[in-house]
Amino acid sequence: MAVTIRDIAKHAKVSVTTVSRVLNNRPDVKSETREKVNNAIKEFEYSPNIVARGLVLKRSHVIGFIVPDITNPNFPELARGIVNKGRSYGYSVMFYDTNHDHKVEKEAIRLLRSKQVDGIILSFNEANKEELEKLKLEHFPIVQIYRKSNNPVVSTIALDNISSGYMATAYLLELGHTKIAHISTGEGVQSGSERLQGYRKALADAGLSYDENLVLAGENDAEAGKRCMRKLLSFPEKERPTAVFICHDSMAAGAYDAIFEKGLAIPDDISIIGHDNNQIAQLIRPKLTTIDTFKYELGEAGVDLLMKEIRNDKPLNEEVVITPKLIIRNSVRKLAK
Amino acid sequence: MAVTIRDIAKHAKVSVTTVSRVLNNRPDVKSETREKVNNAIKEFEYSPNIVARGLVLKRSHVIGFIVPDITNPNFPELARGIVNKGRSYGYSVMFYDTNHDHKVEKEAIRLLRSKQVDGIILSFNEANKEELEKLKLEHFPIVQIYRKSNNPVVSTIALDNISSGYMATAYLLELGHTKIAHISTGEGVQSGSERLQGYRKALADAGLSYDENLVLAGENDAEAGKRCMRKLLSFPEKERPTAVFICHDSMAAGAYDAIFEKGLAIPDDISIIGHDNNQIAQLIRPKLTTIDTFKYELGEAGVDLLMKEIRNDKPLNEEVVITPKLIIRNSVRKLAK
DNA sequence: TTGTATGCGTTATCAA
DNA sequence: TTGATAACGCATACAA
Repeated sequence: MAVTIRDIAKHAKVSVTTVSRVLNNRPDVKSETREKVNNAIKEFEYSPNIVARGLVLKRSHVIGFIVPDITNPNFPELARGIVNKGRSYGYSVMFYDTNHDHKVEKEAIRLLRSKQVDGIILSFNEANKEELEKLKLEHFPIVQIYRKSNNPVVSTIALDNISSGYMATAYLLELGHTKIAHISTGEGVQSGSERLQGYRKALADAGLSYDENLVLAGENDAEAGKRCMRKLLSFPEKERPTAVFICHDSMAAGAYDAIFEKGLAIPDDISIIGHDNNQIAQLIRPKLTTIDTFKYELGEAGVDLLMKEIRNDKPLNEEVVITPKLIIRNSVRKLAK
Repeated sequence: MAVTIRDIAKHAKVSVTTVSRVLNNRPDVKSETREKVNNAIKEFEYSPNIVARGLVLKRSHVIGFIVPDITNPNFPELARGIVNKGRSYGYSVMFYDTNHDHKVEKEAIRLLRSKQVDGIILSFNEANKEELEKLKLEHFPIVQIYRKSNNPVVSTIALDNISSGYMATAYLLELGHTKIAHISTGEGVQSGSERLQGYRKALADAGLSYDENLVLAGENDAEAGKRCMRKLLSFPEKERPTAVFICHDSMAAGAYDAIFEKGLAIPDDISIIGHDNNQIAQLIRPKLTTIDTFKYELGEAGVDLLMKEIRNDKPLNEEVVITPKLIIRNSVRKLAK
């Protein structure tokens, strides 16, 4: 049987109230009795039941974290950021992987709430908006990750995907490329749609017209990247792009494949820039020039924001936007004039 | 203010006991009153406070999960297996990433216990044995992952690393290779040491002698793989291995690099077999022949075992061993006689 | 079939 | 500076 505050009180010959006082470092306790109590605590290796404490304090010091798929290479670092930052606030994190299933998302929220988490950090692919609205109505602290929005339903930590799309494309333009294709995840995925916007904006700012034939879309995986790249390479050589901005590193890896099977070289024949700076970006050859998205920092910022939400009694609806960064490696070349 | 069992009782004009009864699907309640209660529950969208319930039941329905580094590509899938299987048991999982820090491991255990988790699944690099012994003395349910041992301190889910090392080496032997090198993580890392054992055993069974010059060790990362492979390639051509079994896919990716920079081809000049079947194994070119380690299933099995531990009042000290599987891709060639 | 009273381990209120 | 008591939200022994 676990030792409780009562056992400590008994053996220190004081009341439970007093034990509670020293547990919470209250000043109003004589140093002798404090010592007595601390000795008993040490002797019994007593550690307070935080669950019981939470029951009376109405604060569990647990946050929920929901992702659609932790094997997506962007999430593990995010998770680390959340866990470590959470720990610095004295918070633990309860974790759910929903496998992109809306029903499971809903269930995860219900479960986490009945487990009395103080707030939830979540990343839903397509905003499960009704759920969020409901949570918001109840003033339940929520932070959503990766959902930049002009009219956010809840507080949000987002990457500036328009900037990153712009940045990637501008870099290619800078090096003399003008026929720049884009492999996207399509308009249906918010991040993809935003990166596409950035791409278009960069082209426009350079005075180039937008050619929809140069924009292909597929799932976020290597296979789709390969398929799209094959299509681009099937164009007559004159119409073939000299550079491609690809929405995700994993798709870029697939694109590499299509390029190599055609007997072409990167970046000599075609330049590639990815997005996300995942581990593979450094493992494929040539190393992939890409955009870093500060996943760890995003997780940390998410916790910071959630803590603000928890401390506030009204929803803040803040939006923290993180600026991505270009990582230059070896997959892009300067185009001769 | 959250709605409680008392609110429901009041509005259904019954006692809290009755509400509790319908909440727990007890048979001894008239169907009319059951309906009354259920209506009130629906009306208020009431969901019981599982924390309070746990306080009286002495069961939180939460398990802890501690890993040294979730960005290690083996862990996300493991985590998924644990979360999903846990959910099927009605369990949530509280997650810690310790960044390989023993102090943090210790703190994580303390924190999880004071949060009243019913058991912990953990993966420590070097068994933090004192901690485990202590937990065991208290009969606290623990399952350790990846620590195969003849004399396990606690219940364990392990990969049969000796088999996998054997399997990888035997495959190379089968294809005619006799000068087979091994890039390892060294004796200090248990899994590495075991895979090395398997390697040696396979050589011995084939009547080949062990050449310690062909066994190099480094950290589990691409850089180390590259460094070790460079060393192997610096041997006079006659002494150069025709095949290398590499302890981790990530190291293999680095090894690829060293091979390409020498102007050699895989598998034409040198065959490579990896270990783990991580995502990169399919993204690098040629696709890496490797050993699958059933990470998701390992996670599931870990939960199954932990549930058994939780239901039992005495530690079971069981060991579940999962057999790895060879995944043939394109990085190994058959050697002409 | 239903309700009253008690307790789970803790903190807060109030009085001493 | 200390302690008795109630309360947090729930489940259960026991009584009715």
